[in-house]
Amino acid sequence: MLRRQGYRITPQRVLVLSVVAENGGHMGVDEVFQQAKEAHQYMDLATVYRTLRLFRDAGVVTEVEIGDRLHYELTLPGQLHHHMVCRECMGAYNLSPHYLEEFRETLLHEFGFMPDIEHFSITGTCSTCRGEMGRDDAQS
Amino acid sequence: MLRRQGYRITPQRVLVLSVVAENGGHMGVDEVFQQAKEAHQYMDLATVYRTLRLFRDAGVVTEVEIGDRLHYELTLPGQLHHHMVCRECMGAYNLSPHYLEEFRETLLHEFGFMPDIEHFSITGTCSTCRGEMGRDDAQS
DNA sequence: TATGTTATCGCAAATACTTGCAGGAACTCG
DNA sequence: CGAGTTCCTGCAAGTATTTGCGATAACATA
Repeated sequence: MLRRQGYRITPQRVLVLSVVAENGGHMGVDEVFQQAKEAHQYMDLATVYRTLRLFRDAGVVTEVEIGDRLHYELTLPGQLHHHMVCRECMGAYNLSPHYLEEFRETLLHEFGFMPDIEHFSITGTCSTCRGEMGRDDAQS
Repeated sequence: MLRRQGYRITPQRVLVLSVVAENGGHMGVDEVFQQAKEAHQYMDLATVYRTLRLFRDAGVVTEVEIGDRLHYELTLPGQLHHHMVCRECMGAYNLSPHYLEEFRETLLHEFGFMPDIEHFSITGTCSTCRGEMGRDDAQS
């Protein structure tokens, strides 16, 4: 699949991909790096960054910004989703694309602006943290 | 106004605020730093970062992420707006809060998730760039 | 206005991520 | 299978932003 897009297959790429694939959820870059390093001692952090970005461009993984760190997860076709990231607990909740369709349509028709929904995520406060914290939001 | 929230008024803060206020639109941090430095030679970049973040927390300025850089603009009550940021030209277009109301309501009621709409911005491709570029999106 | 308290500042170091470069590896073609 | 081309990698340096720390300035109180 990568080869078809003109990319070369290297041990580092295979390794990074397998780490992300085996993990299941989304992983921080350093997390990927640590696990990859165990298998291939000369793994470089810059290579991990480059590889993950390449995978993202190739559609193999999805990039999620959690807090201000980049995380990656395997792209599973048929299970596309966006993320709601809680700024209190840094938890990431999946959000079905369905909820964005309408918004996307509006921006496209009203402004000709094509939102990059592939990488969409929205920050806020999750229900758990809203319950625990001094709820300073007081929904009208 | 800042004093009422328990913050101290320092020359640096006055300076940063006046730079942002006089400029009108949103400014990059370094841009603010350069202009502030002209008036107060010992201005430190870290102070500018800290001051702008403090202003953001105090509600005096609004933070906008353009590309991967932070920009700030004066918060004008009654002119609240979000941003659509074009990933091609890095242009930032204003978006009325009206367009987000429905989406916000949905997330709140369906998931109890309170989106942080104060700092909302969405990336994508603006109409100009979509026209110019090889439009690889082919809206269905 | 003098004095104490503590927020704030400037500096330098740290963090997360990116980039330039030169050697080496992957793929291509014969 | 061997040689050439070009992509990738590791290393080190660079960028944007944050943070620890000791010195100083802002504000409150007297």
